[in-house]
Amino acid sequence: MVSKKSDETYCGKRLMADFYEQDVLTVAPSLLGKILVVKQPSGDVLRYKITETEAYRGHEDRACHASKGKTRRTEVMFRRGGYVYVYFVYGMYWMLNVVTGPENEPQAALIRGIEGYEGPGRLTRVLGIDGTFYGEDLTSSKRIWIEDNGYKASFITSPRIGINYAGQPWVDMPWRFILTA
DNA sequence: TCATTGATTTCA
DNA sequence: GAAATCAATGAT
Repeated sequence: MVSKKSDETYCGKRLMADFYEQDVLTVAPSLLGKILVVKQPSGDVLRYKITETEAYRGHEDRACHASKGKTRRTEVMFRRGGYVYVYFVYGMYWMLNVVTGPENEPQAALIRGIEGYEGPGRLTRVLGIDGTFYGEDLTSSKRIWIEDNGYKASFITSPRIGINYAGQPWVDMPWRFILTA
């Protein structure tokens, strides 16, 4: 056993590229129960269990920002899974997404809730996540990553929130995943 | 239910 | 340039 302790994580397994490169409809529900780890500028390390996610899937999904093509804002979604996609909405809130799937397959899982802080805008505020996290690599970043603690999650699904503009059939796709136990 | 808030996108 | 849009929250 290695007892060396540094700022690297050693308790729990950091999720690597092979996890994120799966389809978003596999990754999004799999993220439930995983531990989101964010290191603060102060040096504190915050750990929260992920409780709610949503899947945004590729150019066909009209609710996905990348469905209209690659722009500076959505560019990171076209990379391989494992990068962080952060964007700003309603003039106040940062949204935290995890890019999934292979390269040139724009997909992302929106982290909608963590234990104790339900709501995508609330969790980023608590964790101190802002635009500087755009493009961070979850497989190598020193300040944000996700760990697997072996927890087996059960969950329910429902339609996604706040995407009525996307129209059918996307409005009713049950691509929101909520941890139940 | 409505005010807040500003980057992105769309229309000229 | 200007106007409309928006994966939200919290106060009323």
